[in-house]
Amino acid sequence: MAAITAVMRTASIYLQRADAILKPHGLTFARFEVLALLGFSKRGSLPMSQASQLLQVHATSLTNSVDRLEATGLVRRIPHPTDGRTRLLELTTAGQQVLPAARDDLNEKLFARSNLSGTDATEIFEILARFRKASGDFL
Amino acid sequence: MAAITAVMRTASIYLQRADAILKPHGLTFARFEVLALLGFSKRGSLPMSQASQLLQVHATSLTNSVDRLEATGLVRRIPHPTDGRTRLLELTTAGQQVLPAARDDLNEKLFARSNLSGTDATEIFEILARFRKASGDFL
DNA sequence: TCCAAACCATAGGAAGTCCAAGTATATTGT
DNA sequence: ACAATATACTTGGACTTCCTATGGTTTGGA
Repeated sequence: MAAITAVMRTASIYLQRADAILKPHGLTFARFEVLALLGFSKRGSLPMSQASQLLQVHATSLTNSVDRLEATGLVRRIPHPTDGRTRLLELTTAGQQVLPAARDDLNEKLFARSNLSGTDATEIFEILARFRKASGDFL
Repeated sequence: MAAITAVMRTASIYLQRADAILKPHGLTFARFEVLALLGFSKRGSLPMSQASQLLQVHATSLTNSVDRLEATGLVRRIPHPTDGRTRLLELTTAGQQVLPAARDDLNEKLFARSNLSGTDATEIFEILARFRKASGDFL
């Protein structure tokens, strides 16, 4: 019980910090995650459905984030060549510029100063990985 | 980095489960926390300001939760006897009935089946307690 | 004393999450 | 071939969180 509370508090602290760091880049953590995912994908484009699965977020939440990313010109929705239902997400050139800057900033200010020792971090990761696996949250 | 992501995912899984469990009781996790806090306080009433500090949540978020709790008749706002600025929160009799039922249900369905072994839970709690202390999140 | 600074709570607005429904497109079975 | 089913995404609504700003109350210093 105390452990669950601690996890929730910690998550909210990290989220607030991440949002504060990303604000000057015109991003929130949720939108950063979308950008980062697109940056990872080798083809450079992903269907909404796949992106929402990988981010472990509801399709509607992703629609929301993408609406805002599209409004600020960082990503683009393009039609799928063969399936009329799906849209592909793609970074714009603006998005390609913003992403590395935001990522570096986040790495430097959040991850490097996370107040977690290396062993603590691996410890936590392993325990929570077990938990998530047992909960069906595929990694 | 992976550790931070794991913490966030885990928190969101727990939050969803807690909300699902509390739904039949007409509660969300945020509102349950308010009720639980009032149940703990020995005098049975707390100023908004103090409650928001203890819950580590913004005053405006608490106002929101309390609005809904008051609308469903589980808590009451009463004036402070000597300080005209502050309002005291108090459980209604309905609130006093709902709280133990919700708490038992949550204990049984969430905490007991948390997919965390006892040692894992204490391990996590201790690591995160160190982190929160270092981050100024007083326990 | 009394005016300014501090404090308490609330209102309004932006963002995120989810769920339940709806629309459009594919796929499948008869 | 055509109706039934399934999939992909969006819309609308409920809820939480935060921030900024505002209206009342204390309280403390000139």
